[in-house]
Amino acid sequence: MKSTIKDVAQEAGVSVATVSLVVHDNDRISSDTKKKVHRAIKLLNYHPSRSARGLVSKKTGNIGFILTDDHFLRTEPFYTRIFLGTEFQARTNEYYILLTTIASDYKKEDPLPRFILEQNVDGIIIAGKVPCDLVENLKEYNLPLVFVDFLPFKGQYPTIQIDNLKGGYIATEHLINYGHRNIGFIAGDIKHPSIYERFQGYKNALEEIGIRTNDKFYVIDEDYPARANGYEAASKLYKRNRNITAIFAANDALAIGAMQFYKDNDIKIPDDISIIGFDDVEVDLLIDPSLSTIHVPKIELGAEAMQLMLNILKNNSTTAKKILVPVELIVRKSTKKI
Amino acid sequence: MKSTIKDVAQEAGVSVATVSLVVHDNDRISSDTKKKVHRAIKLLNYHPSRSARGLVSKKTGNIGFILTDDHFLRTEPFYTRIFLGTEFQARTNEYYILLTTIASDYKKEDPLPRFILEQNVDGIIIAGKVPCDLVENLKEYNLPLVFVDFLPFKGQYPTIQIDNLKGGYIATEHLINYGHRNIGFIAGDIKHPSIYERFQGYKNALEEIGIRTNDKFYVIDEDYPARANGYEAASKLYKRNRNITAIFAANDALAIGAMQFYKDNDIKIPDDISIIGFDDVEVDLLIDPSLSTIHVPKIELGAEAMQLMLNILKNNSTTAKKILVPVELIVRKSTKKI
DNA sequence: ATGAAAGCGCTAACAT
DNA sequence: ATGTTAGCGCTTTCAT
Repeated sequence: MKSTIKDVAQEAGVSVATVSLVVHDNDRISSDTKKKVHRAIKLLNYHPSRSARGLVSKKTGNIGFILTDDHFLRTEPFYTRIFLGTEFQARTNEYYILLTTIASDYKKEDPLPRFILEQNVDGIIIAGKVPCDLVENLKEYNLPLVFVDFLPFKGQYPTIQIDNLKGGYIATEHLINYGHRNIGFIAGDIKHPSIYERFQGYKNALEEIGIRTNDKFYVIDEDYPARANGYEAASKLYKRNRNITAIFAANDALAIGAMQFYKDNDIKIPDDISIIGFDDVEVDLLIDPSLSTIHVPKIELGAEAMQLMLNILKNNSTTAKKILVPVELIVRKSTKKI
Repeated sequence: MKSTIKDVAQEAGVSVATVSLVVHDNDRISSDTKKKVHRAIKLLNYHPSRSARGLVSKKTGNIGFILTDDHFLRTEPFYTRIFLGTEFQARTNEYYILLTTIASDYKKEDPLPRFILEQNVDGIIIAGKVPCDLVENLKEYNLPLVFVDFLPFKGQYPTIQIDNLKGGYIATEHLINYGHRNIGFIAGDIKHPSIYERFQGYKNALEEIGIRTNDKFYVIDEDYPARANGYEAASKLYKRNRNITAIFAANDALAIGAMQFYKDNDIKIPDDISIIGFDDVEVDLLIDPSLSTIHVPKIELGAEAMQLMLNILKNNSTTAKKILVPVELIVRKSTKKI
């Protein structure tokens, strides 16, 4: 059933070397033999074996995709969408993605993903925040690395970033334009560079109109950006400061959690408080009121990462490049003019 | 940097064959040499190359995962969750998943996924409804096939199925228990075996209490189970029959679309009409009112499929097996006693 | 323009 | 109990 390069060579009456050259469209081969060989290939339904090819060429045609456990499991399909974008872009370029997760508390002495050890990938895309130890361990294998929505050690690696600073800015600006002056901010994991940038964007927008914020306006000590933490953060903020008329949540999950807190406490959205999120996850449109947010093109983020990887693989260029993916304000019903 | 089996052999002072046997934990090797070899392996950080291994053993350590374009792209993360389950189960068993999509209108003459042609997978998991032509083409490669949430040509292939019949039954039973007698049904793609089974479950439950339904109670000619179609179906049903007090939607996306129609037409849920869905997707809890539904364990579905594949790969048994995954009634706020 | 042949890293049959 | 050796299917010099 399965035919090999030998079968093709025989069928076409040439050597295996010639077949190989034809398959790679080498131009030292006369168009006549090319035709012959192509006929044989078609006739025998020949396709080069990945393993054999990989063994000699050291190219596997696979790209590894790494994210942490908790990102993999979080309910909002954020990183999953990024993965899908990567996968899509890979497929149209004849690559496959090997997905794996690592522990969020990965340590220096932990083993690397198997696909690296077994030399089963040509490059690695890392999505979201990962422990530095992982990056350290990865270094020795000098495989091309591309980061998405995270950048360890500023500037050393090619990366696809969300324009978080601008996102934070326009979210806050939107609230300001709606007449709000006492604007709160809630976040999980403020040490995450992306979150920190959103925070900066928030501060910048406020400072521009001469408002200096302080601790009374933020809750940024939640450890993880999930709904329960949003609920908790809104609760803390409410106890801390009753003057707030609008909230910017560092992501939609937090925003949704916060909304739940307000509902439970009979605080009306958007009449009593406006709220805007970040990410634009699927559910925003379905909740009531629908959530104003900053749209992040997740599929594109993943696709861009893969494209960057392809470029690196092709040009063998390792010059770190940073691509900023633009965000967009989406106004829905959770924010209101006062 | 990268060490080969040769390096290990040299380091341990044995032959490569011995190293290979040790790696495969063959018991013809004395525990003494095993120790020596293991030391060398550790020292050199040796890991067998996938490509080399695959070339000779014909085992790639990869499983292909196929679904159609439209399933891949649909907004509700249903098949995505199944994929994640498969992926998880694969990983804990030292396999990787290669994901790919095929056109929903795949034809006999279309090429098969590249991972099959290039002999880069040991088996294939197929999720959701796929064209028969694909299955036909796949046959010739006699790779182990496992289906999830779909079974072509009844009984010929191992498959993981949702207990749709029971799901349809208990959904309808729930409405009956709540006092409803005029119960409508909406579906997309009634030719899909799973959907058809849900429909049967619905009919069974009604017949058991002596209610015979007819065309006036269903809209099953929508071509695809998406929200827009749910909206449309609800609209059609409303025009057709004003006596209906409860709706069973063949999946949540349709239910959500239907809810939107009722909202737009000022029909209150659950006061004027009760509605129950099927699947239990993420958003059900967040919409207002929260959607009663039949819970489908999606991650488990995928994990079970992979487990079945592993069993087949291990035992080389190809006896078709059908595993029914149980479903569960989830009562939320969209259904009400009358 | 094409072919011969070495070798990629591993497994497994066969020797010893 | 361990070693020798022949491939697996391909790419890639190096010859011709």
